[in-house]
Parts: sequence; structure tokens; C-alpha cells
Amino acid sequence: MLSNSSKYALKAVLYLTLHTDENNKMMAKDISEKISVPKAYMAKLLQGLAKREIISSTKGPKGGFYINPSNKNRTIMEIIEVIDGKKKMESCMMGLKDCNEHKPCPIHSIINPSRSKMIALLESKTINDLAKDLKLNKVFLPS
Amino acid sequence: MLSNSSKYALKAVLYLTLHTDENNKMMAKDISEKISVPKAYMAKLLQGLAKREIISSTKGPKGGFYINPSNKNRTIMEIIEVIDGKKKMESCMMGLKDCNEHKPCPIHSIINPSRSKMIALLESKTINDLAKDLKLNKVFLPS
DNA sequence: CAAAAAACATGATATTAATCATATTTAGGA
DNA sequence: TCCTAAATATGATTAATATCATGTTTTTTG
Repeated sequence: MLSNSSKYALKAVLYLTLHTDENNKMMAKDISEKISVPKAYMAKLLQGLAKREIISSTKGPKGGFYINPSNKNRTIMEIIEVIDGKKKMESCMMGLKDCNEHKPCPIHSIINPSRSKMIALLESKTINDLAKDLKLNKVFLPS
Repeated sequence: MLSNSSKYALKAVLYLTLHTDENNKMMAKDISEKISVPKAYMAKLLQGLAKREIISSTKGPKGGFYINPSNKNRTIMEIIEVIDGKKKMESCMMGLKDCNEHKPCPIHSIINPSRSKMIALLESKTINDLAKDLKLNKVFLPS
């Protein structure tokens, strides 16, 4: 459902939200260790997120990655879409090209209500919402 | 969420349910054409399903694949599990190893109620249930 | 019993996703 | 200004899926 890349990206963005800002940047290597993601892969992912302006970065000594307040208001789905593309989550679970409400596949009615709800939630919850839950110890990140 | 193999398997099993029985078998090649799945891949998949006794087969002239009544009562989830394994659908969407109700990942509460419902439905609906919907033109298979 | 038609078993190739590696660019500090 | 520390760009490798191909076994039928 989510690629590894999306999972890693979500973890990283959340970690950055909790631990960085413009004055407290963090290197790819350190982030990768904290959230248990292979370091070279993490670096590449963070670079991609920075290029698409989901997170921010500066080069050179004292440089690193961080996230600024406006980006903390992005939704979970925005992060996922940047990595996996828009259609992946919404495509027919039986792989039929033209499956829709008027011409549904056999499992459409089984899958779709739940999935639509899930997607709606991912589109409404922001990074910041999740970060708050983390601060309150209502949810957890490691492993 | 589902591998291509699972999607193809589901389509094939449904097709067999509608069009075959012990006296009306069908060759891999013909099934593959009907449901738009690459023929060699279809053959391999059908052989696997037959070995695990999800469907039946006989060799030689007039041979082919078919499904018998008792197998039509298998659930959708059983088909999926035979191909993708049990855990794939239930694993944490953030990829955390020990995510659970007591120590949930940040998106656990967003995802899980919907997903649990989806899984419960896949575990309760049988091949036969879907075949009935197909017969009544309530749902569709092609492409 | 021989030939042909089918599934079966096995392995080869291709494609995609995940992971690793490294030379280049940029910025800070001595 | 020069050195160093960081991200960046790019590409190589590995691993997992998906796909293709083919020789072997079984069964029907002439």
C-alpha cells in the first residue's frame, strides 16, 4: 500500500518536525540512525523531499535538514503523493483499468468505503497533528 | 496492497467459478485471454493454485482447470493469503515492527479501523458471493 | 500402443524498487 | 582565501516481482 520510501519519508518528516527548526538542523546520517533507515537511502530521500520543498536544507558546515512551520501543515497524503504518486492509493484493488462506481469490480464495494475513509483521513491530518500526538505520548515512532 | 499475482489469481478463480465445473474444464491459455493476463504467467499461477488445492486440474487432452463446489466457499482472503502470505495486509503501514494497539504508530488510529473492517469483509465474503454478484450484473470483471 | 494435448516442474530473463557509492557543489570558519 | 563539512546529482548494485520459455509427465483417443 505504501512503498518503503513513503514510510521512511513519513518517519523522517515527523522526526524533523519534533527535533528541528531553522536554528537546529540535523544531518542525514543522524536522522537515519534515529529512525533506523539505511543512511545512504535516507540521504537520497531527504534530498528529494528538499527538492520538492517538503522540507528545507542548507549545505556546508553547520548545514543539514530541517522543516519550517508552514511545511508542518502539510497533510500526510501530500507526503505520500510526493513519493508514490497520486494514483497508487486509489487504484482498483483488482487491477481493473476502468473500475468505478458505475462499473465496479467484484471487490469494489468491499474495499472502497473503508479505503475512501482512510484516504479522507490521510488528507485531513497534518504532520503537525501527528507531532502533537507524539509529544503527548499517545503514539510512538521507533523501530 | 495486493500483488499482481493476487489480483490475477482472484480474477482467475472468479472466472473459473462462473465458467467451469468438473465437466467443463478450461485451459490456461483460454483463461488468460479471457481475463487479460499474460498466458505463461497465468499458467504458472494456475498451477500454483492447483497445487495448493484452491482449484482443480487434470492433465492431458480434454484436461484443464476447474473449480469444484467446496472450493467456491473459500473466502477472498484465503486466495490472497495463498499468494501474498498472511502478514502482508496486516503489517503496520509505517513499517514499524512492534506497532500495536498499546504502542501505536502515528497513523495507526487513522488507518486501522478502516483496514480492520476491510479485512473482516475479505475474510467473510466468499468466491461464491462475488460470483453471484457477477451473475446479477451488479459487478464486472473485464479489463 | 502411439501420438497428441494438456498440466507440471523448473529455471531463465526482464522490470521495478530498494540500497549503496561517489564525485561535485556550496557555505562556514580559521 | 583555503580547508572542511555538509547537501546535491548521478549512477551503480542488489533484491524482489513479474514475466517468459521449455523439457517432462500424464491422460485421452485413434
